[in-house]
Amino acid sequence: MAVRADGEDTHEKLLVAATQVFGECGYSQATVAEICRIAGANVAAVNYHFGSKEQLYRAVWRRTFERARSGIRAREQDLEGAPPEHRLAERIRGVIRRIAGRGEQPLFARLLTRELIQRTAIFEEVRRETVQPMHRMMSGVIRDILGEGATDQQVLYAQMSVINQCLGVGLQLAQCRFNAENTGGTDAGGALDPSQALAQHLSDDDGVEALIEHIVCFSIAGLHATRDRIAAEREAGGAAAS
Amino acid sequence: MAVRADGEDTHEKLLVAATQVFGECGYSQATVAEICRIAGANVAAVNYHFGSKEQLYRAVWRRTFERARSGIRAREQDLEGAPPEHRLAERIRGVIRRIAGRGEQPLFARLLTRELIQRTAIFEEVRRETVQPMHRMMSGVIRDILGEGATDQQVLYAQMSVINQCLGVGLQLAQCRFNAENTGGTDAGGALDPSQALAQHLSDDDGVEALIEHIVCFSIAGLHATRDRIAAEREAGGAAAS
DNA sequence: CGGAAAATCCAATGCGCATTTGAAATATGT
DNA sequence: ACATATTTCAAATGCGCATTGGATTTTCCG
Repeated sequence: MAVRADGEDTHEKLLVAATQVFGECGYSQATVAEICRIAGANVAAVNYHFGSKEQLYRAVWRRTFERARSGIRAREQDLEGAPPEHRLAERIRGVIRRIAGRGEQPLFARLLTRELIQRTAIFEEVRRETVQPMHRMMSGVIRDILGEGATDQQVLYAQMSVINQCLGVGLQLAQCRFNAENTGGTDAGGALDPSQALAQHLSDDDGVEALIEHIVCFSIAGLHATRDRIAAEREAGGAAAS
Repeated sequence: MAVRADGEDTHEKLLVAATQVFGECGYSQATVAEICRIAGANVAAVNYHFGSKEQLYRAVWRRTFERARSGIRAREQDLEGAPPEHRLAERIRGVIRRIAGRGEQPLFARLLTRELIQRTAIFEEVRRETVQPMHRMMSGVIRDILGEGATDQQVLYAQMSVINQCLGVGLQLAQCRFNAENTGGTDAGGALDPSQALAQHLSDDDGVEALIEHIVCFSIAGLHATRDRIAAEREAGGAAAS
């Protein structure tokens, strides 16, 4: 008896607020007080609902990632038999649109990049069930483009080239939006700041779409060049061996 | 009278230790106590020599950056009249070798990337005198490759594609080395971890050189494709306008 | 209604860490 | 050797923040 429904409300509100604050400040700099303030809850709420700040972080990871992945899976099935270049392009578009979108979604990229810089012990536990499946999906597409002859090393390097472009963009985008919110428009002396210029270009959807097409074009050309280089090396190596 | 020389020693030792710790942990998570421990100095040393943790951070930035830039300038002059692809390739090689090197140098990349994720107020002050000149140098080369017709936006996007690859690699490299030091070799369950695989490939200089050549090839192909796309668009746009 | 479980709240508690203080030690010029 | 400026040191101060305890309110069900 007495299963109250209002607890679920603040449970959810805390998760939303925590996703925002963890994404903006990182795990260690995020404060429980700030999260609770945004969620409109008492400071003790986090420990009541999740046990600790650490377990709240775990919950945020699982929730945010689950949302990101379900969107990807849906797109994935539409492109079953398409050429790998198409599938990669579609995936890049999806990733960046999600990163560039408003709301909670872009925070996933920040969360992830923070962990790439400095992993928390917590992340190690959730990595296997969250990031790894995405990583393997991407590896498959890259390998299809590079061809059967590519070594694991070559696939990995190529994958990094693509992913780092996407994550880097996500970072800079989040950064310049954060600046835009916290500085009242006319930011003196920032005219030459690349991130200021970037903010201008990415403030509207056209800029984002232009960026997406740039990255798609750049990446596919890079992958094709890599594929050709591998083939050339292989041929030279085979000729030398025979 | 009484200008003691031993103060300079610990001053320098503190800077070295601080570069390491700030690079590994970030500004806010780095502790003064840890820096002093590594420097073999008393906890009060930081405040005595630099006034505060914040000012120590400033000093670290200036020192680290100055070292990085002097190396770049030297290379730059050797390539005065070379084609921009050569100059870019040389610069990428320099950046990644520096990032992949041992010692203090790779920490610059981590310091920088941390600031890209979340700028400290301190960084805004040193940005102008440190990062901006490097950024403009790179812009020039990219513009030379893309051709006169490229807009500022297109140059900026292309530059991000190249830089993000380099910085991303630096992060992952630093990360997996950090892991290698803190885990005693046999890391159970890490066989499928991409960063573990990466660590293996990058543990020797051959792996690093292979990575460098990959990024050079990938980037230049990407830039050429971008250049061609710009030309095609321009032609289509010009034809439609005339 | 009434009572019990669930959830919220406020006021501690305790810890980690930057910074300060004032005393002790050490180098340097005369 | 001495006096003085400089540097080191150990202990203390103070602050921010996660976590807890216990009182209080709110919701739900018989």
